[in-house]
Amino acid sequence: MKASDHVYPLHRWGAFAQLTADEQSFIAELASNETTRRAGATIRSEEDAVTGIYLLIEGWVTSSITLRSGARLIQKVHLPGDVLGATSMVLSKAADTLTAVTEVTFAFVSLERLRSIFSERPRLAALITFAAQAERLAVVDALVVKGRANAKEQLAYLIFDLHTRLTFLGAVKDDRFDLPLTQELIADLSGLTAVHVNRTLGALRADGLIEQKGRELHILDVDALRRLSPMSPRQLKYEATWLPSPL
Amino acid sequence: MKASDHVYPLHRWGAFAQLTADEQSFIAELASNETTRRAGATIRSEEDAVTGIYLLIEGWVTSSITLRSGARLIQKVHLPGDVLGATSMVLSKAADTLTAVTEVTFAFVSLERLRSIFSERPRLAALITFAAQAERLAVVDALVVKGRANAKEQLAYLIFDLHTRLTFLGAVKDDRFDLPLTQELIADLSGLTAVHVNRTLGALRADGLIEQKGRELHILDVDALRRLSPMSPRQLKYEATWLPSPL
DNA sequence: CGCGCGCTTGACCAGACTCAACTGTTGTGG
DNA sequence: CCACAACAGTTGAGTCTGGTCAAGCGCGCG
Repeated sequence: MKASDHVYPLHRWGAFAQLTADEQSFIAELASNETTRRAGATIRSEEDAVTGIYLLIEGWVTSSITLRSGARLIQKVHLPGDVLGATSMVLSKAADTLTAVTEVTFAFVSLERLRSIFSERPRLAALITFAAQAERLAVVDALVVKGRANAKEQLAYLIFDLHTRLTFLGAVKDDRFDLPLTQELIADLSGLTAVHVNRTLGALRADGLIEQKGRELHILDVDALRRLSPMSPRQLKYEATWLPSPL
Repeated sequence: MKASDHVYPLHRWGAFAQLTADEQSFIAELASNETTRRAGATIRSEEDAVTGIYLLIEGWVTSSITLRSGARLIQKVHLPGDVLGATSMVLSKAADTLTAVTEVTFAFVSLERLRSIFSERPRLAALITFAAQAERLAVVDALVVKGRANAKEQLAYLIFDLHTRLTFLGAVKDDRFDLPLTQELIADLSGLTAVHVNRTLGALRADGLIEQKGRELHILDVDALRRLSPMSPRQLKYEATWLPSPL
């Protein structure tokens, strides 16, 4: 498959406002500087110098953080359309390690380039801030779930979240989607152990909520999963009227 | 004490760049619209319509989220200088409940006012985005600690974090500071139960790491606490050279 | 003075972790 | 094309951290 077969999805930018044709082509141009990496590759490590951010065009990427003890937690799995590495823009050394789960295609945007957006395109700058807040909210929700829900509820939430996000990308058919995460990755993502993830997924299967065939995950009872999940994904506000007007 | 005795601390805005005198007075003007609430008061509830954000001038405020089950988690305790309720700007109904822990003074900033900042003051807009990323990073760190550290390590991290943030405000003397949080609030903040917080704080006391007299917390062995804490607070990058230049 | 809230403690329970062994699948080099 | 290594998933037994329930204590405040 040629790189040009991938298109950077704009749904994360367009969630809050209708993008003008000019804005769309501006962002498309930002994402034109494509790079491809194979599954398992490290895109950027913790402690690496921060020189810019990344736009994920195709594939799944984990953003993980390692504690002094060596324990690791995956802060989030990124899907196409996501902005990667943005939190580290306030640091001189990156906070998180970006690792390709599948083969991935992404574009690099330098900090200088970002600067020009703030000076020249206030509306896009506001959208970037919005996206940052939306991401922050997602982390807060994950924290609340981690702090106050049991393993089964946590995994229900995780599956429900992926289902929602993948639906935006058109990657869900009949409540089935490809799940390229191993149980070990799911463990690092949920803060559980791989063994317990295995048992808990088994319990969800036994309850008739999900079914797995190879890498495909099939949600058999979306409503029951939603009821089990301790919270629902947020409904982002569409078309914030107070945004700066397009140039 | 008159409201005018309080000054909105600028350290959160000035963390990334030297503020010009003009910018300082602009922000001071933003914070001029003061309101005071007594301890225990709710400043804004989850589900309330979002009309703006808040600048915390004096006192401690919790930002909590309630799950469908009724369980509650405090996402963060805000200290003077913090921007409150910013995540909710991407929603039509607030995500979190803001509750005064002590008597508090804060200023309200409408969304319209925020809009004008993006159009007219790109440098401040960039600083707002930076602050949002710094906050996001703090939540990510909390998530990693919650996911991969035990109760003692979590509380060590929490105490260490408060120590660091209060030091910026000049509220720490000889590693002693006023801690207006009850053990129940600490439980909601750490995702533990109040009983277990009680025992774990007791263990930290028994280990000679901390000492408590009434509401005053005294860190006896800062180094040992730092070693116990699974990660250190982030060193934010000072003076990002790529910021838009002042107007 | 007494009420209420926050702190403390004990006994017991359970959800999640650890360690370890085994199975099944994939992919790879001889 | 087979043998085998490497990895992902599964299962069992035992342990332990943290939760639950319940009772008592102490202090500040009205």
